[in-house]
Amino acid sequence: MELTTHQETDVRQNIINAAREIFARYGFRKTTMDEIARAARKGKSSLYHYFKSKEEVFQAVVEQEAAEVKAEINRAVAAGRTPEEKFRAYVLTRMTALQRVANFFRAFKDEYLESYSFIEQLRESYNQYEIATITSILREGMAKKVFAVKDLELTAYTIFIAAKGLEYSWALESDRKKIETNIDCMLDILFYGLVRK
Amino acid sequence: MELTTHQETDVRQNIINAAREIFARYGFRKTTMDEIARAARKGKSSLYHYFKSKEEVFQAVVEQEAAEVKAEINRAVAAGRTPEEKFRAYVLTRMTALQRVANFFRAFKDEYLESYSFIEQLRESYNQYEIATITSILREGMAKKVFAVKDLELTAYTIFIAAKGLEYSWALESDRKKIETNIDCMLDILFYGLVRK
DNA sequence: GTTCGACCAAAAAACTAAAATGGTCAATTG
DNA sequence: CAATTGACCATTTTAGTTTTTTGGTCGAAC
Repeated sequence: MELTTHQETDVRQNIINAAREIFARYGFRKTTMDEIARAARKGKSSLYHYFKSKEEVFQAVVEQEAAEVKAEINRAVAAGRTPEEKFRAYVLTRMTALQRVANFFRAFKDEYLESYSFIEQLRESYNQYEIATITSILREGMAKKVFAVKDLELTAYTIFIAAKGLEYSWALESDRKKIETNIDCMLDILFYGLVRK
Repeated sequence: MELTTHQETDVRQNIINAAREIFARYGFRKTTMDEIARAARKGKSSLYHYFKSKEEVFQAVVEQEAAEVKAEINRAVAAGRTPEEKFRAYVLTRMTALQRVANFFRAFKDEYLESYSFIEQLRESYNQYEIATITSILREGMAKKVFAVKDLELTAYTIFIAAKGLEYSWALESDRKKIETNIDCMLDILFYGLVRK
């Protein structure tokens, strides 16, 4: 009854696994379909039975990776009891997970500028997930009368933008202790503001 | 008694003006000393009487531009009456000034990755100025019992990092009204926090 | 003190030929 | 029919070479 056999998903997954390693090491451009095929112990032509193109292989790799990061973040956020805890879990998990992934795919630093349109789309889709996550935390905080937010969408968007800025700056910093201190400082401002009560 | 004559500073300034236009249009790498010289109605060799190297010409251009931006920001901040007003003035002026400069030097988007070490130094020096400005506003807010901040340095640094993130995201957005709305939303969070009082 | 033409080593651009690569397809296998 | 692959091709990338341009120097001239 299923459209894809066990065999087929198996081989597909095998190709994705092989591709992930090679993409991670060499980036998108320098990775060849032949290399992936060899690593997956298949002929190059066989790859085209499972994927339309090189882009599609890459897309599958990234989507799988993104799904794992999302799951990790969702788990951490769900474990938080209060909205404040959820927020802290979100920021911290997001930061470390993204750093881990970025480190794994470090080859992509070199071709950061050669932004392919399909990568841009993947990024945009991930951004939407992030904003949705923040919005959801904020909404719960509102419902529990912990947060007071005027414009939910705008606030979520603003926090998202700021978080992206932090990501860039902390990508270099490897001292985990320092990062946590910074995050706590930021969360303190975020929760309670600068103005004296 | 002066080391440099009026004549000399005149020619120097003339070269800087010519160089600014060309650097702005073509970026650092694609600008040649010969072009600059022609624009300044001088022989190429003459430039080396006033500047040691191409880098030094560029440095002079950037330093002058940075001085103007700093002056503009300082003026706007000084005009603010309360610490809140000063902060708003700082963020808004900084954002628009930097956007204007970035737009003028749009050719540099292409060679953004080819980060020359001397550009990195200029950037670092400007960052120090920014952190100092934020720190000064925060300190005044503390003195006036308007702001309550635990760690001045860390808070200033965190705000600075977040501001950089915003800069990147808003560089594309040209709708001034939208930017102001965003800034006000961010300042609202910054001042009063998310947590209900 | 200024200006600049002649000059040079080094870097960049232009050009070319050879190799590699993404993708197709018909044939083969099980 | 699902899966696999070797032969093949148009296009791109790479490597190697030559030519041009460029940043910078120097000494002469004003």
